[in-house]
Amino acid sequence: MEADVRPAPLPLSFTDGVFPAGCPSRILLDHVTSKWGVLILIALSEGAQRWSELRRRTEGISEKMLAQTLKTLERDGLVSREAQPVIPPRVDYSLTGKGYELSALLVPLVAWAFDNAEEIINGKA
Amino acid sequence: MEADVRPAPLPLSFTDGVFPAGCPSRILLDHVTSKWGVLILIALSEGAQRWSELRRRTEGISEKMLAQTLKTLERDGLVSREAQPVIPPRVDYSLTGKGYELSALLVPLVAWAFDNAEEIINGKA
DNA sequence: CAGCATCCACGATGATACTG
DNA sequence: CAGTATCATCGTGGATGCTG
Repeated sequence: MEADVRPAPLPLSFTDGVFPAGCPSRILLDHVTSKWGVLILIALSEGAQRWSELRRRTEGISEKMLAQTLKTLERDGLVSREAQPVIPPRVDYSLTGKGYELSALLVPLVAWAFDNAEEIINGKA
Repeated sequence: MEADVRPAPLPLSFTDGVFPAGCPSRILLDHVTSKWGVLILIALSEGAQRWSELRRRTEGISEKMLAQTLKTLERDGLVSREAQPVIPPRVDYSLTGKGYELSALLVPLVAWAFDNAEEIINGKA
């Protein structure tokens, strides 16, 4: 009874191996699709946010993981960090141009997951 | 010198926490964005394939991970498994309707990663 | 060919405490 | 507030060997 529609193959030209193991794409993909990476990128797609704001919104993340994930994304040039030399400290994070491009692709995916999760993970009602 | 363009916020309505921890979306997202999940889904987006074919194309995957990932995706109703009672055994995997929907969103993301990986991960030439 | 069962290692992640 | 340092652990994932 499973739906099994399989329209025309998608246009893809890089899928032959699916990628070479250890190629840059794999690394980038791992950063981006990491457990917390997706969530942070999505959160930031709504605009710049402070550390504490991100921590609160990304429910369940530890400080360590937040710091680590942000650093990775920053090194990848997807997120930009802006620290203000005030006391108490204030640091804002935002998407770079690249990060924004990426989030534009990530958002529909996450939205789909959000819409279908209930049915898929729980009852198939 | 980093590009720092930040156009209008993307339309998103579910991002307030970013999701509740432990909600179905998180689980589904973890399955889909898992290290091998993405790659398998992408590989299958080009059409049904046999176990051995998937194993070969998804370079670097172990049998254990292939089996495990396929099972998860099958339980989630994204991949369908068709075993033929012949000797030697032949099993084909393909995307379900849901799986195809998903892969349609995944492909642009992966393509983007593929196109930008070199620059992002390696030299920023 | 297409798996499953086991054992094992290490890295990812969490909890806690401390600091500029 | 925005982190960093340290430690304990938990699970992911690899290697191997066996089977229908």
